[in-house]
Amino acid sequence: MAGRKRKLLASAVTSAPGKAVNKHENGAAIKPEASSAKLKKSSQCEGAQSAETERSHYFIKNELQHRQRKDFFHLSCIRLAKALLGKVLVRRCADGTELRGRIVETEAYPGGEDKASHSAGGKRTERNTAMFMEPGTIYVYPIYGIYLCMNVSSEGEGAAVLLRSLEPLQGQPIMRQLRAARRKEGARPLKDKELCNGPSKLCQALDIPRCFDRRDLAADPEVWLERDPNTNPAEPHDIVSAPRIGIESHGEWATKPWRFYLRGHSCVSVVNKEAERQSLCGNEMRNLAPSDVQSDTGQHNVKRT
DNA sequence: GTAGGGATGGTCT
DNA sequence: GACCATCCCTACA
Repeated sequence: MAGRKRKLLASAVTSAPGKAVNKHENGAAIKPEASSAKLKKSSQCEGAQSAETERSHYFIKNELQHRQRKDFFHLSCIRLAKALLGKVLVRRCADGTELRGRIVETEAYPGGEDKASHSAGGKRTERNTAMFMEPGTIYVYPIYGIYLCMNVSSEGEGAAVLLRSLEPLQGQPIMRQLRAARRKEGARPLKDKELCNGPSKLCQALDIPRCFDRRDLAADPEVWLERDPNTNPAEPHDIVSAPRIGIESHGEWATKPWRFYLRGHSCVSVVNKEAERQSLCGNEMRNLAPSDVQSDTGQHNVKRT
């Protein structure tokens, strides 16, 4: 910690007066030029909106019939993690602009014995209260000081699903602008697939602030989930289950295959080729004997006779 | 494209 | 004071 504080002091000293950072509304530091860009956001949103008017009308017209209601979230953690794949996360900005992204990667954190869960051992704190609330409750928490992650609570005490990656569907220019606010000036422009391919990236791109914590995803006017009318629900053989990311220090729990993603999708944050090979093998087996593989824990328990 | 290293500050013990 | 469900940049193949 002392070493880190020295770094902080050094960076503060080397920062030119004009380089003072501001605070983004989600608590993240942003550069002044990015801040001014943010101020221009509403007018740019209007431009983007007019360019997408036809599509937005389509979405608005279909919102009521496609929005996922409360009962959708009443699933076990692992089932919800899989069910969320292919669904569309919608963020309505203050000016009415809607940002949309299809969920392509999730992680299940069932709580209880799972030591990698914030709610491990039934531990309940001010931070993780949302994990113990009604299924469908949003859990937003800060990580590494400057980033946010978004989860959705499920059935089960202290259980939640982390949203890891989205495929941008609508509002990419605004997403790119929001993401650019945290990057170096002059950095190469982000490709569409790079806008939301990480848990904190998607929070930045969809402008998900910390204050969304404990909101109801089934009833909130600013953020909700939709069924994608243009695609069929993800088929089981399209889903890869792999160990979760960033929890290597949690022993056996780090090996649980509770990360789920759509096979071959370019927006997935980390591809696990070994898990893909194994799940492909498992699915081939399932075609022969469906009951032999893929338990509710997401593990592909191929019977070896 | 990918691996490695640095940066960041809230949360918990 | 240690840990952390991450990200970005740079260097290199």
